[in-house]
Amino acid sequence: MARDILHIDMDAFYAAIEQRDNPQWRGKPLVVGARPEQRGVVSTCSYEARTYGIHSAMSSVEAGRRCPHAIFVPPDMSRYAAVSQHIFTIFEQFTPLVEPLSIDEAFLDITGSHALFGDNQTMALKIQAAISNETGGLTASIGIANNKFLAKLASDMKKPNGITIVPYDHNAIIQFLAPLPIGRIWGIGTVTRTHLERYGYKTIADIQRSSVAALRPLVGEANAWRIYSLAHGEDEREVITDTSEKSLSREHTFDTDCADPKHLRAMLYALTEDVGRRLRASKRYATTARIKLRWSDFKTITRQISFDQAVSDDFTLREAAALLFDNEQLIKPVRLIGFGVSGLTTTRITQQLLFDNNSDTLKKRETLSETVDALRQRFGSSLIQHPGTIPIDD
DNA sequence: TCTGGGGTCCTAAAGCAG
DNA sequence: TCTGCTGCTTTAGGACCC
Repeated sequence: MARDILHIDMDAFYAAIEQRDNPQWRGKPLVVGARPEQRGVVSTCSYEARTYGIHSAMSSVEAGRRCPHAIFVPPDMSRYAAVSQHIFTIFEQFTPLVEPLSIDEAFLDITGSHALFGDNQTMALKIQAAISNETGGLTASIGIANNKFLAKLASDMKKPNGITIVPYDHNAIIQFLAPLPIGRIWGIGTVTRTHLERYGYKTIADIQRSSVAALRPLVGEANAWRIYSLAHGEDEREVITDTSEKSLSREHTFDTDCADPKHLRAMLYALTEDVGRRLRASKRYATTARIKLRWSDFKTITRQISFDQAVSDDFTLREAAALLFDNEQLIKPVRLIGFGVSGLTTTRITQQLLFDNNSDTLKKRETLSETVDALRQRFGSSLIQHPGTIPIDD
């Protein structure tokens, strides 16, 4: 059945909000991200900054080199999240079928909304107008197609503030896709693109002429099917409204690499507490804990452990983090350390116990952790700390 | 040269059980 | 009892996305 899918992508979202709220920055090259003398990358930049060749994910050092007079501001995620929430309520006025893809983009299935709001083009214009009116002039680019892949591709074609409609006719879709580079296919990043290019695949037309059997040895079974289908404009994925997270994590990159086990452990505990607090705030439990270490040479390792019982208290998470950390030889200075949990559930699944924690102990630990959360919320997070913990902003 | 942070998903290898 | 096979689950790594 033919569907009408919109992909809505806010234009230079963080930078646009900063320019809206700080009129003195309008019309100037603005970079949201790490400062040019810090380790870090560009999160978003204004269109003025893009004329200097600055783009997302570029290291801030490089951005500073390309435009020394650019304004650098750190991201203010809570402010962007509030704007994002507002925009999503606008989307929901047009259809209940909204799938958030990130803080600033979403898929909307508007197949059933035309009687109320008009045809595809009319609806896109109405949504753009509503966003602009209600957010003080922020703009969005919209792609319209009969599936998610094509809609997302289209939203990127006329930026900023554009609307692009992909034809619904199969032959027209094939021709629309044919000249595009293979990297435009969802899931083909630098590694896969370079690999495929070595075998002569440069444009989507090259994949259209190929076969699943030919792609399989290059990219594996699942990828071969997906890439071949997408290259033919076929994408059956539904717009999914329930997108609850499957994992939670927090990581920290040191300004200079750290070889001091005491300091590393203290940072790990701080990260663990942050994850624990978010876990409890969302009223969920985790069955797996994981640490991540990135050495000075950028090589990254992860180590994980599963619990016999889904947990959410700081004590158990800390024990797990410590166990995983102590098992590792610190062979090189550490650039980044992280902690995360997965296997999230809304109920505590009771099975056999790994640590010698019985259910009573666990319950007490949870209650204590929740009490600490409440006190911290009221009096500030620095007031109550586990011994050996340091603030994350070291 | 320089490469953040917070996620998802896939794959290969290892461990385990029948 | 040992070995091989098979299939499932867990773990670790890595590609990718915004």
